[in-house]
Amino acid sequence: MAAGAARQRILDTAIDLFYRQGYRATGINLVIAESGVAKATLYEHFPSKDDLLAACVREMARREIAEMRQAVVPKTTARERFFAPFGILQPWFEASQFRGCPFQNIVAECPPDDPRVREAARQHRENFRALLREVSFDLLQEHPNPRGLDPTELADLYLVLYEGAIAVSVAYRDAWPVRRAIQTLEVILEAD
Amino acid sequence: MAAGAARQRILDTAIDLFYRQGYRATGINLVIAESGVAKATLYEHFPSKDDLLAACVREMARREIAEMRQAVVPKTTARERFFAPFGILQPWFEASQFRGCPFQNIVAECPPDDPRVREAARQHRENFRALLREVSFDLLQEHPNPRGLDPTELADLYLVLYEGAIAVSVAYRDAWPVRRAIQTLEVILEAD
DNA sequence: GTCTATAGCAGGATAGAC
DNA sequence: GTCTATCCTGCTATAGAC
Repeated sequence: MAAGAARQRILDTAIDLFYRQGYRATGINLVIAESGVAKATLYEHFPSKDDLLAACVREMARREIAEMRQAVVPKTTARERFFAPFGILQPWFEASQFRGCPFQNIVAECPPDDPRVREAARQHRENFRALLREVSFDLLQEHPNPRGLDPTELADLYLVLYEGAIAVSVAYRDAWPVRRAIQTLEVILEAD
Repeated sequence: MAAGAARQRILDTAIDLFYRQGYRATGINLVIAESGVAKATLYEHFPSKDDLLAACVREMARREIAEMRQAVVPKTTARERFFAPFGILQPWFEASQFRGCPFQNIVAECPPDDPRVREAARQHRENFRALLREVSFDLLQEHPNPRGLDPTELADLYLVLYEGAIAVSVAYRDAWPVRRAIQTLEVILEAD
């Protein structure tokens, strides 16, 4: 096996299992079995299960912000870029069977809280918020809105609607909250 | 101890511990120690830890919808009733140290999912949605809004904003998302 | 690096004395 | 009903042979 490949396989497997089954419900032995590495190899890369979790959360954050930017950048108009983040929700819901936001789930399960997990989750949400500020700024510059909503306010409202859409979609196992969130943003933005 | 008192003590303790520490992270022995009952007594009332969890979720749903109605009913104007549900968030955040929605947290932790837990959570959310429809209906009757938003749409949007406000407040350990959600509803409702 | 064995511990659940 | 002792299982983590 190539150098570093074992580490990647472990991370991929753990991210998948921790998300689908939960962190505490997933035994380290299952991670070992599914990733096909030896127990000693895993403990060489990650001295403890908590260390593995921390590495997983960081890797998840790295991937998700990359995916988000990839969805936004190619779009041509400011309006398309603005609504692009919603585009990744539908396919993700279907693929994940509505398991919800991985970061929220992980944080919910770690109350004495390894600070590394909380910090990675916080960092990721800040990155997302920054991206929302960018698309909000661009959109408001092109189409100034009569209510005088500034980009920061719009981005924060966006974030609330986005996270709410995820949470309620999980509860109902249906994507109608996403459509409702998008519709709300449209109403807020429409000139009056 | 009075009949049924032991059961209540166990439920109170378990609800508290499961919420603060998580379900899997909380040992049954801790529930026993904290509630001050004997192990046999607990297993008499709740044959397994999963049974105890199911009972907890049902009890939590019962209490929360009661609290919600209690916040809504005394208000005099339709507008006050409409915004009343947000009133319980701030004190709750402070008391719970932003641990988030109990139902979401529990569901996130139970992936093979005891159907009882999912069902109780679903039921509770339906009850909340029904309450939101009531206050939305009343408000729109008093102040018809020019966009022709119907009560069901308004209630669904409300739900998305409400859950989003909780989720983001947890992430930031601050209640600004609640204010943002309220402000959004005000904008949506304002005549134009 | 892999495989196997095992230490060490905690949790869920049961049984028996009172 | 309470209290204590205990079984069993599964987990994290380590050690040793190869």
